[in-house]
Amino acid sequence: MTLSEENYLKSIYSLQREHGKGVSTNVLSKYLGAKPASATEMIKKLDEKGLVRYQPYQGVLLNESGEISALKIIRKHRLWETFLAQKLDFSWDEIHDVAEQLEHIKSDKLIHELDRFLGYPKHDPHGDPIPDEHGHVVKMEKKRVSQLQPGDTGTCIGVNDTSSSFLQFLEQQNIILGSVIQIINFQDFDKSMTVRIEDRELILSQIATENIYVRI
Amino acid sequence: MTLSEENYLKSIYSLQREHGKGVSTNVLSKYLGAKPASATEMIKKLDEKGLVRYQPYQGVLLNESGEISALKIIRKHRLWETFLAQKLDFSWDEIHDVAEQLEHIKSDKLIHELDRFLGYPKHDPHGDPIPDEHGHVVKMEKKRVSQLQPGDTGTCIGVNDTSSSFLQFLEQQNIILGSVIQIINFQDFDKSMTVRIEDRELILSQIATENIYVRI
DNA sequence: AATAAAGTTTAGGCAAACCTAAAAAATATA
DNA sequence: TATATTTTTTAGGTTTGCCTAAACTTTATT
Repeated sequence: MTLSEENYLKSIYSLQREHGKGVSTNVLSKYLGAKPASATEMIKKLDEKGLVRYQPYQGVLLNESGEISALKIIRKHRLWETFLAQKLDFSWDEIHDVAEQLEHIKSDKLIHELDRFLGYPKHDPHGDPIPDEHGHVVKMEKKRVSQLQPGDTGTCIGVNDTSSSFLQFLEQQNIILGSVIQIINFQDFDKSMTVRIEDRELILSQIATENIYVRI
Repeated sequence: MTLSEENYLKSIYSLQREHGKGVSTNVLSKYLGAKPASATEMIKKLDEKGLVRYQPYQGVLLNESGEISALKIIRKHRLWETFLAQKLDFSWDEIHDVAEQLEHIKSDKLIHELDRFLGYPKHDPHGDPIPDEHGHVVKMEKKRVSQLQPGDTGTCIGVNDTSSSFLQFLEQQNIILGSVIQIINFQDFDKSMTVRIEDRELILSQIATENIYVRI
């Protein structure tokens, strides 16, 4: 499988999860920073290879072998992220770009030994679960902060947006994995929330609350 | 720099070291498993970029910026080899192919942190020196076993051929880094050598003696 | 229902790296 | 030195993954 094919599979997997239905070429291409025409082309190729199901104008869906492939790449990505954070002291926002490259290295032994070296971690530094060798993932009951009510409390277990500007923001605010977040109140006019984290209160915008995941 | 450009630079560096003069397109292409025409093309491109000096029919030579680039790739390769051997328990012959992929990952921070994590190693698992951040290497006084005389003794510090068949052979014979090799005698008809390693004697073919490096 | 807007696909190109086959240059041999 | 051999280059293709522009579908609006 080529680097580009791997990136498409991974993107289709994420978008399918996020929106719950077939992924349009428009959405897919935007996500990957390419043009819709390019996405159409690649999707056709993946369909011929039996990795996705595709009908013109109807969007793409991964089929079983495509999903397993996607999960194997995601497994590699998350193990490398764990390595970078745990062993090489990378900060939250520096991890992503490098893991994006490392996930394409081809070697079963490498990933198996890396897993052992890291002590068989269950979650990556963003709180996302690491699939096993066969592509199985434990689905977590996670909610966005935006879905909580005033009075609710949750433990930060991950983020949706992994852009470095967002991750830097979290670092500045000292919001890390495991931070306990309590909702104080909710502003209707701009959908922002006042929350308590550790011993201080701050206001999170709608965009922020939609991009932070918590376990309740 | 593309992956292919990096591989050409690295190859030119090695061949230049080995033969001491300009590298012909023929030799270069054979080394890389490509056709001579492809080498000609790439060399022209590298020349235009100012990384090598090239005149048709005269072979290629790295110029300064090309050599620095090559050494940076070699630094990455050797640091990754060290990581694989030291931390992930890869055996000598399994290392090369994976390091060949890892050396192309682009991130200054990554390689800097990896170096720190490994404790700033001076040599890779094959005994080759690891260039510093600026591309400086300590040149070692090393000889091939084939250059020794009966009675001479050397300490194994590396190999030339890194094919897995050769490395597997060494593993079978229990020849490792640090093994002390003493020359017992030399057969003129086939240029093989009888050597003592630890407490046992064995016969090494000419090909084997030419591919094992020792420090005296 | 007709038209406008948005989304998707097709057609034709481009760059990078490779290839083969033929031409050209350099080197070796008679 | 002339010829044969080897090496190198040139010319013209191929594949992958991207692009733009135009054509075509689908969906939304009037």
